[in-house]
Amino acid sequence: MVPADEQCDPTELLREKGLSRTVSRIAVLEALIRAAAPVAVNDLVSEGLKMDRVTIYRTLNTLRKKKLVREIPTTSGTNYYEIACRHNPFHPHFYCTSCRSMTCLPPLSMESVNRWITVPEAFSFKNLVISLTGLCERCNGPCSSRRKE
Amino acid sequence: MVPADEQCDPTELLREKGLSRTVSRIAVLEALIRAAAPVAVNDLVSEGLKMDRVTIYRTLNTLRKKKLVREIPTTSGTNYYEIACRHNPFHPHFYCTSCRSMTCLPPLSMESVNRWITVPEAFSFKNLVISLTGLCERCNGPCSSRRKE
DNA sequence: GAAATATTTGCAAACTGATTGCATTTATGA
DNA sequence: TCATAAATGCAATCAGTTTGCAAATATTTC
Repeated sequence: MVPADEQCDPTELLREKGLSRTVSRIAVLEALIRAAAPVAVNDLVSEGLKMDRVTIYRTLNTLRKKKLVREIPTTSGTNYYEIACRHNPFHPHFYCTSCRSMTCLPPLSMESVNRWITVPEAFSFKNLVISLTGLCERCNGPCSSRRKE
Repeated sequence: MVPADEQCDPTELLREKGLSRTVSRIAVLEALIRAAAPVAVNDLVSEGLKMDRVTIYRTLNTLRKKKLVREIPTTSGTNYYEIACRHNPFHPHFYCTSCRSMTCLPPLSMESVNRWITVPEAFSFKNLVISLTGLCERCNGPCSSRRKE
């Protein structure tokens, strides 16, 4: 997701947000920076993060509250997470309902978004999610045995 | 959601899609047409739908596959459903993370959406979801004891 | 109209993702 | 160094959703 030559530094990100630099937080941030697209907690575990799942959930929640990660819901019930540093601007995602992978789509400027979407005055806006679903390149191909509708 | 004077007719909708007109399907469609915003399965149950939860899930799934209902995910893990007849065009939603209610935002023309969001050629696009989260009017008010961050 | 077949439903159980309680460890501060 | 707070792991729990299967209902065929 974030090009190697302009990565956000986990230590620096945590410092900016006033969070202590624990092993777990740094590990999670590094994994997200490394990832090419949003990942689920299961992905982080199978990718080799040695900490407990619960710690991953708790870590992601604190990072989310501090706006260091974005949380993307899916109809499958699994949430996906991606790094939200300034080198990874807001963008829509494509969720493949067959292989359950997420793909990042080209970024969208917030000005253009605001031009189309209006939040009522009295509401307090926190986050925006734009998700497309369907079949990804692989699963849509002729040689694929699709798993889900 | 759908103004009373231009409602879609459940029986007609089912016929158009080649689905048999079972009691459950009609009841679910009627409930969704009646609803002012997307509802969760729990809402349908407590609203008085007498059928089993499982039947509601199964019914919603067949309706979704036939594009008669839209499924909207939330980070809480609960999916919400709304009627997708032509009198209820596509629109973003606001999800209140405190009271967990959904509000419909003004509709968005698909042309304007397509102008901003591009799906890669090889992908097969099925659905679009645009969700905003935060606190709704009530929960954002000064007299509210907020429940969630 | 009756028998054969397919579809739909309800109930119980299972499954999955996520959260909570609590004791233990680790960090932070006086 | 002691006291306090924060973070972690483990077990248990919870919530939403799905699955298996038998009973009920609808549909088709003769």
